[in-house]
Amino acid sequence: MRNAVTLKDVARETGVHVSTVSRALGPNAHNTLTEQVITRVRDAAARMGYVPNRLASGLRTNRTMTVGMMIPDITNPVFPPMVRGVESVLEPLGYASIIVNTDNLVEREHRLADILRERGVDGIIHAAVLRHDPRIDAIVAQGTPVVTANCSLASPDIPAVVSDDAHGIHLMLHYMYNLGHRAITHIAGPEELSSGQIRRKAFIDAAEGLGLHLPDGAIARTDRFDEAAGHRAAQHLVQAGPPFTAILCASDRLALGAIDYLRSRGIDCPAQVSVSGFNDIPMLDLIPPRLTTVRIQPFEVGRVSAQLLLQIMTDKTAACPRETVLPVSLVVRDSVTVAPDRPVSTA
Amino acid sequence: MRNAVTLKDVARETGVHVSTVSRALGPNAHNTLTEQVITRVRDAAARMGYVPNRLASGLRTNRTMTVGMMIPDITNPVFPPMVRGVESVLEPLGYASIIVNTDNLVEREHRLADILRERGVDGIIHAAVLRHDPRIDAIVAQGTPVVTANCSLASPDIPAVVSDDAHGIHLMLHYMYNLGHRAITHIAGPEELSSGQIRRKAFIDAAEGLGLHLPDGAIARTDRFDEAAGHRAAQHLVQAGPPFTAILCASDRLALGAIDYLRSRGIDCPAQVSVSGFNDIPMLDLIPPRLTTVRIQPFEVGRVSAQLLLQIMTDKTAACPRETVLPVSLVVRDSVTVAPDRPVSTA
DNA sequence: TTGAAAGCGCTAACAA
DNA sequence: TTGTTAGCGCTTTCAA
Repeated sequence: MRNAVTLKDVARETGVHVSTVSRALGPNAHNTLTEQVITRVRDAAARMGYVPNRLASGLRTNRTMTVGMMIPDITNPVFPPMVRGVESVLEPLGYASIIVNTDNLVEREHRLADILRERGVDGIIHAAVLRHDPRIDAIVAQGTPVVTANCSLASPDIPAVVSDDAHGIHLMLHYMYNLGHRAITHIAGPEELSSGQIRRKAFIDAAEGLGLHLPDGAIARTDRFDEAAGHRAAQHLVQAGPPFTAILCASDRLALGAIDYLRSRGIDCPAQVSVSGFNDIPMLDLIPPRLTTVRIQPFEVGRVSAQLLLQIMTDKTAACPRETVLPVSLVVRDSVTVAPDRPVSTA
Repeated sequence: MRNAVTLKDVARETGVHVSTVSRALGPNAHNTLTEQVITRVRDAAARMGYVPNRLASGLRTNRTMTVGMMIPDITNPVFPPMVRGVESVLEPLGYASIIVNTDNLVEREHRLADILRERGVDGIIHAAVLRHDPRIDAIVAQGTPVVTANCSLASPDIPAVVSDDAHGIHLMLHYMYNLGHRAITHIAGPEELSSGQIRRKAFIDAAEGLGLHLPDGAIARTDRFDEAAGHRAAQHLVQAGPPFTAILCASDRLALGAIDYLRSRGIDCPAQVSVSGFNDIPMLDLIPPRLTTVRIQPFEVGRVSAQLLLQIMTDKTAACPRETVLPVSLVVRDSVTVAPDRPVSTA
């Protein structure tokens, strides 16, 4: 922005007033200006390489044409497609996105929320919410539209776009059940993330619906959605849990970690224990045993979130669905198969 | 930014002038203000939830504390770590990053460059350059610092942070040679990307250095760095190329695609043909045959680029290395093995 | 040590 | 249909 061309420069060049230039360059120039002036100004602007200064216009109008996106970690393969989904609707309209990674750390989240506030973002797509988050409530109260993507807040009034986690778990558990599994365990994600909590509850509900008994220790909780946590949880299940023939995992990476642990113990998946994932991250079909999982649509989650946000940003009074649920589907591959005769147990 | 607290509000609350508040909140308040005033103002600001308006300060100072990052596609697993590397140095200093995906499309790149310019970013980290790009030269000429990451421009004067591609290719070719391979082919990346071009040239140089003859058709070019392109290129090599015992690929995804084609033709990797990758993207060690590849350090590339950019942004006169080359290393896994007796050939 | 005042580039009443 | 004017929130020179 050193020696940028400003409205004033274009005005001087064309011999009209700055405000006339401003109008001529605006979208509804034709309501108020001569065709002749419009073309003259626009030509000059183009020729001179004029680029509007959004800082200045934003300061004046309170619209920065910039949105914030808070995600846990762009390194997690679920999020890049979401980012592109958001971009697919916002970018053609001239919006830019500031992306921040919270690492699911509250302090970081607060700092980053301020970074976004300082820049006066027109709205925030929040894919990293902890279930309870007063800071976000404050931002909303302050007037900035927020949509949560891939997760939802405990507090209502904030639109959420989520995948049908409960249905995904339901599908998977029934699939396992129909293959003869009766002793099914669960590796759950972090409880402070809505996906972790919802998937765990859905597992319990679906098990109940099938009349399946869940003994103590059938559910192993984790503090992260990654391979290491899956590894530890599987170890815990094998060493301290009930006998089982299948593990339904709350995410693909948990499943990968679990399978890795089982292999290290000489337990074969799927011959001895079936293991399922959730999300269907890329390349999964290349890794043996090819993971049977639940496919979510991260790009769609991003796209729909952005559309919703756009709607609220454009017309704050617009009614907006509290929760938009996107469908999921069962992806049958190799890691879940018919139940073996004897479960794996501690003994 | 609806009802945000401003300097004026804090001034009214504390009974001092706005400029005093501005000074009290600034970094070198102690040079000029009473300790008493400083604490009184800072307390009030904190209590009232004051957040500085960067639009206003940026308009005034020409510093937005925001940088732009142009990458081809965040969905490509090489880039998320790079983004985090950049973030690791810039975010603690209060910078935000606007990330845009060019998809290697010139028109998109121009549009997105404007999106960044409009927002007055203090600098740009460009990881998506085509070799020749007048638009970028224009941005640099205009006074915005630019650093290219993971790629370099044909035009000089713009600092580049790159991996030691040539050495990586060299390492891999020698490794293959030492395993007895003499008929080695290459699947090259897009020529308009520096990594594609450099790796291809390095292959030719290294082959020459070993006294290896490269017959016509030993190098298959692609237009993208993805599996589909690798698949097609391998097909071309098998159907129209010279006999060979190994394929050195310019990227992991090209290699994955190539192996997939070979498998479809009943050609086993590595028993019949050795195949190598480049980059060492995540999860590669889980996919059989585990790819022997060259590891680059995307996080480091991002980190160093950001440090360089910071340096130029802070002091434009600072001398800055034209090219920073980061080391690579050979990752030996299973996809490259001793050369078989007879090469794969068209017949 | 603090206050006053100007101005960054833009938009939007209001006037003409 | 075009020009004038004020002001968004902040920094910074100048004056006191």
